Amino acid sequence: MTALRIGELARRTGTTPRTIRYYEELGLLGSGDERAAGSHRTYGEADAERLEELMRLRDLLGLSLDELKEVAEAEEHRAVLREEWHGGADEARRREIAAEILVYVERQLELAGRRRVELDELYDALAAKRERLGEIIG
Amino acid sequence: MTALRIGELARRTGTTPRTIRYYEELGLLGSGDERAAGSHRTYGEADAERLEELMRLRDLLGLSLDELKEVAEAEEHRAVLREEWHGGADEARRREIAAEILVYVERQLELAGRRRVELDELYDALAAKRERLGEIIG
DNA sequence: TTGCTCCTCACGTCACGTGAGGTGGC
DNA sequence: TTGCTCCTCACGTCACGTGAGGTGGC
Repeated sequence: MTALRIGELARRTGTTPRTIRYYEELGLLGSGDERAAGSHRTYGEADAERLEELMRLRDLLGLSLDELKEVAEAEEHRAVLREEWHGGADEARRREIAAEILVYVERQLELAGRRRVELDELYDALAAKRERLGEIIG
Repeated sequence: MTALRIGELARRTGTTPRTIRYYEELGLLGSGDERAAGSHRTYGEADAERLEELMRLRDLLGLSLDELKEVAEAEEHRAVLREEWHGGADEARRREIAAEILVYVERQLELAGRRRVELDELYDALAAKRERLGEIIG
């Protein structure tokens, strides 16, 4: 079992322990395992992936932590779905929850699409600028 | 002449008067024209473009306002260059300043390149997710 | 036992948001 | 003259940074 401590998790995901504790405080991460007051936090691979996903949405799409909270809650909703799934949820219920998550995915896709266009334009503008500066320098 | 007031500039660039005043306070924008204490700020097309550029670098590349300050100072350096240029700067001087700006442009290009890759990956992952959800819904 | 990393307050900082109270131009 | 937008403090907020002082596991 790969039990990570907070410093190791921070190093792997390129953030800080402070940020991880703050995200826990906001209910975005961990805290699932009850923990004796004052004892060390531990994390698994799933936590690392979740944290990276949160940071991607934060940095690349510019989502606030409040918006990430909504997304996280939808994801938890999906985790509940998985339980129901294996427990034998009916078709109607599956579609219901899938439709709910689809709303967030489409919202994020639109944001990502717009950002991608803007970033491509910026990249091209910078490349052209480099070209011109290169010609001056010779 | 198109003299914009702060509210109009904010509306056009998709930000707020508060942000524009803050950027001026940090020396990122305007304040070039001296202004009687308490009188209205005015802006031109050039200011609008500069503000949009600053916001692009902030949002798309994730630069801090301190980093934007450095970039802005390099740009001002280039503005000085333009004066010298028309005033007949010599080749060596032109190359010198161009080389200085090139450093920032290359740094930004590398950042933009990395971000573009990450954003493409995120976009593809979201698109695949939408696909799967669509199949469940039918 | 000695470091190292961890813990919990709690104040500081960056990038603004948001009134409070007042003045200026179509 | 009446609105509307502007002005300057100045305190509030979001997302953490940064010590202060203390405890816990290889």
